[in-house]
Amino acid sequence: MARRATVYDVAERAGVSIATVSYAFRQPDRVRESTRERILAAAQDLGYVPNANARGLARGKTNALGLYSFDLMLDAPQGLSAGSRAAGAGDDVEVDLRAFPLYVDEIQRGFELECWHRDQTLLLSSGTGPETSRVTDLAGRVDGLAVFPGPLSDESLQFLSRRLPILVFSREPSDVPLFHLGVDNYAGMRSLVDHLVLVHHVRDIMFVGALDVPEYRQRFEGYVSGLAAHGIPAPGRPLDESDLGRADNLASLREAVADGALPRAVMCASDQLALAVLDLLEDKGVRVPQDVLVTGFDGILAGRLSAPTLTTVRQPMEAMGRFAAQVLVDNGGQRWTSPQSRSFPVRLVVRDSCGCGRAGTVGH
Amino acid sequence: MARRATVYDVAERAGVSIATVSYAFRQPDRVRESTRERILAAAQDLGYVPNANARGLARGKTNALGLYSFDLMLDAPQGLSAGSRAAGAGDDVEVDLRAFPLYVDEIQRGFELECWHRDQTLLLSSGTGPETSRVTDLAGRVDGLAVFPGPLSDESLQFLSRRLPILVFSREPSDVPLFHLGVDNYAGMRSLVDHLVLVHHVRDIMFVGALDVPEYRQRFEGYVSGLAAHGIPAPGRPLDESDLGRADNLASLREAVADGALPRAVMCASDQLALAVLDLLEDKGVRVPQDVLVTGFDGILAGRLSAPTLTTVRQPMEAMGRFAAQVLVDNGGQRWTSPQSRSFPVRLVVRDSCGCGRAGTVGH
DNA sequence: TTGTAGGCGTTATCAG
DNA sequence: CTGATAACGCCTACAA
Repeated sequence: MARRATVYDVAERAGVSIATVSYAFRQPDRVRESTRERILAAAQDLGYVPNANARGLARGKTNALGLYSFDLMLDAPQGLSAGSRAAGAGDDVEVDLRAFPLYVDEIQRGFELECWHRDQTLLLSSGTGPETSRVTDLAGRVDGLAVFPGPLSDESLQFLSRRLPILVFSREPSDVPLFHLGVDNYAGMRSLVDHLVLVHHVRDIMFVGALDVPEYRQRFEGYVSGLAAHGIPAPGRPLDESDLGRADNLASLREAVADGALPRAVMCASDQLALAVLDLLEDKGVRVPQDVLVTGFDGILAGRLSAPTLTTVRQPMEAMGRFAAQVLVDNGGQRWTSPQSRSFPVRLVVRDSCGCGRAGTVGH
Repeated sequence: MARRATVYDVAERAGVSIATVSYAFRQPDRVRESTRERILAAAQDLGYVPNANARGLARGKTNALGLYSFDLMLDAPQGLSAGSRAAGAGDDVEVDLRAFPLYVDEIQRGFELECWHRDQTLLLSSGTGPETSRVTDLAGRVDGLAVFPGPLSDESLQFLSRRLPILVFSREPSDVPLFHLGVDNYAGMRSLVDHLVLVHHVRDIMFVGALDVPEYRQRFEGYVSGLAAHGIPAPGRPLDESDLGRADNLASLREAVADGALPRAVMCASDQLALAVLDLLEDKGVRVPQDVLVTGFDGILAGRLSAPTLTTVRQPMEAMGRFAAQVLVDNGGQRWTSPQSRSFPVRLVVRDSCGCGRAGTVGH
């Protein structure tokens, strides 16, 4: 079977040089019309498709952006991967809310949209741990890279940032020349606390979430200072430091339930965590919001559909995804020389899990 | 700011030739340990990240697969794109079921999973119409390409198939050397018809869907032959030939409603169409399933959450996505010389919209 | 074990 | 308007 057609083949068939073939495609009006037509015809006959990688090599830019994320489901056993996310499980299985677009997905959607508008090819890749081979591969193919930090070490990102512009979602500013794109976790959490305290007159509030995730730590700090602002002594540590995907999932919380040591309200570091908490409480026969109030953070879709619906703080995820792609494109492959950052505002979304019944949105 | 580090830089710093640098990365044990360490150290110091595109050029394969799909929302106005898919709209807006993973998304998920397992980078791109520039660009970057045919012309696909292996989802076999991956639309539709006729004793059944979509046409044919098998005269044409995203959306159906000319049952060419039909009927005050039965096709998640839940035929979407990536990888960049095809089985999923109440799954 | 050199498919510079 | 020709960054026989 014939080799793939290249500029050489087209040039030969059209009786011109390879340079002219290239021009015919990239700068059409620099070529005489008759010549151009001859070339295009030859290309058509030969089934010529330009090799975009060679092009990238020659031009020094690929016109592509990468998005690297984490996906705990990747190496999960069949059933989990299929059932949890894509609803592949049997129809008799209860619908798992986590099958809906998650935080990452909503940002990704925005990223995709912007790539489309800016005519960038999108390369997707993901990993499950701190291993670095996949993200490095990605970095070697694109002009700019957006990353959900997760388990990736700072060193890894720093290393890659020497090669191309890198934007990280949701990470606290550092001295590494990355673009840090996040939200005001602190203010978001405080608005939630204010709501619980002022509207629901609750003062016995605990936090659930791991502190080794920078975002979560900021939220914890917002929680602490929020309580303080109301003269409430703040617990020095979360009630439970679980994070999704960990083995000891919500063990401490489970214990608190067993001991009848639940606070009046539980503020979770993320919506996904909050949904897990709702599941757990329901499972234990604890009623939300009657027995305990629960809040989340992020504003993912699933929180609108849970029972009860989830009071939370919403991040403008699609806008953030778009912004990320924009920044990367605008930077045209040039890495940053100093750390950049941008914070998006969040807004309080009051639903049922805090005891508000069918209330509307409260601006903030 | 310094240029990106290349093999040359690393070689110089380590005092070796570029070949040795390459070996150190690709065939480590072909290089003496001390040399290798020196090279790796130099690479580390310089922030060297291999250029995967150059690599692909040199090796003749990129280790990447492409997935091209359609996305009507891409060029939709802001609000639509955000609201309909990513739930970016205000919280007071009713949740749009179409915000959940669609047919395409569920297949994509499978494709992603398999890419991950086979260590392939995934390139994503999409378009809104028959324009060919984006898919061509994609084709110029990868070793294999999976495509949702949609508005792409046969000629376009045929052309691209001269360069690399191409797999199309859901398209009827042709004489073009593509891999056709689909499901047994015919049998699926017949099982639905059988259910309506034998279980619900309905004989006045109409079809809704465009016939210029090959998949839909096959489903229509299954519908016709299904009726015939029960001695029911089959209408020569659908009640409505709308397809999603068209201007005249469901105009004929709307008319039928106005004229009181609705049949006892409406079989839709796809779940998404069926959901639109449910919306329309509800809007007009027509009750489902009391006044009219409705069925879909595909088995997307949203059909489990609609009111009423949707009776349909489910395709093994994730499995199909995985299979697609497998086939493409296994073919190692070699295009097919003759048309290939593979059909996946479907299964009847009985829910409420056909009048079955809270029934379980009926195997088939 | 390591170096030399040619090639992968395009683009871009510089003549003509 | 068109043609040589040198990059682009890496891989890989083939030699040494």
